[in-house]
Amino acid sequence: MPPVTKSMSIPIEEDSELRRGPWTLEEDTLLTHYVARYGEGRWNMLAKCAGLKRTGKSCRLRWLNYLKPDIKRGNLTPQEQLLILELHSKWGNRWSKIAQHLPGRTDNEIKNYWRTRVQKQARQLNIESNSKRFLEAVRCFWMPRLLQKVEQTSSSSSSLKEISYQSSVPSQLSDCTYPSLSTFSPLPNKITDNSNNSFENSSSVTSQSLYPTDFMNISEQTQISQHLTSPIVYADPCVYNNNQILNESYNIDSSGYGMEGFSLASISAVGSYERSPSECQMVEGNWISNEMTDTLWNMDDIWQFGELGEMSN
DNA sequence: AACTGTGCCAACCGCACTGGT
DNA sequence: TACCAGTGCGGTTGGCACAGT
Repeated sequence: MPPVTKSMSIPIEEDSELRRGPWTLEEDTLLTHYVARYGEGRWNMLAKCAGLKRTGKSCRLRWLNYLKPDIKRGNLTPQEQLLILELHSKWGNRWSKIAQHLPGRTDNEIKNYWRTRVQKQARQLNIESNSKRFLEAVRCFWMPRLLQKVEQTSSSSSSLKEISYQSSVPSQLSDCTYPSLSTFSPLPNKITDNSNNSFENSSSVTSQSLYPTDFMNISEQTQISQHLTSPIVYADPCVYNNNQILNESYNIDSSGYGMEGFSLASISAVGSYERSPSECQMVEGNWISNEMTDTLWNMDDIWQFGELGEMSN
């Protein structure tokens, strides 16, 4: 049974007797009981019959976002984050549609993730989150790192393999080979002993206290900055991790992240993938500043607590 | 210890859509 | 066809938890 609410305050009573605010355990129990007995739908009727002083909409929302048995808790996995980035590039803010491809995740959760994590990065870069520049940043920095995490976790976490993704996008990556990411040295992290923590119970720990923030040294950042600020950016392969060079192969277009061929099936098969360096060119030229690369290299949100624990083992 | 700023997320709101009458 | 209730969806907000000072 999920926790009822973080709030201990008494929900506000409306003049019309309709309750608002956080749900109580009694309300949750009542709603769960009635949905189990009568099924979903007819929410207004259900609210009345159950004696819930809530609107039908409120009942539906509570059920779909919190009480439904198959709701998955905890941080989004790298696979899920990748899929969100991919699908958002295709469909935009179609949260419910995106959520359909992430079993157990709600549109609300995905929407919150996008607003709190992804858009935060855009703000820090002073660019629009839906601009081409930001898309390029995501494509060349964020997603490769996610890919690295995916490979690490796919080889060490069986729970990740249980997820059945249904990306409708035909994979183009099968034509490519990736340099094995497993040869990359693990990123140092500040966590020395959290091996007792699992994915499932990691939600109680904030990312801020656990994500590494300074895993790159000055020379590495300088190297990347020099690379990124050179003319005709990305005529060379993108610098990817520490002193490694990654040959990415996302095709750039104006409609998204160039991830049309990026399905979870291909993600799970990361390990042999290469691309032509010319395919990773910045359309708009020299736009990534040192400040931007620093910010992007601090996209620590992608590091999951549970995986860090594994990495420290 | 107290205060402040920030991140996060559950819940609400308004609008659009759909199906029944 | 028009109206209405129910439902779905995306945007927004309130407030708790936590980190930093």
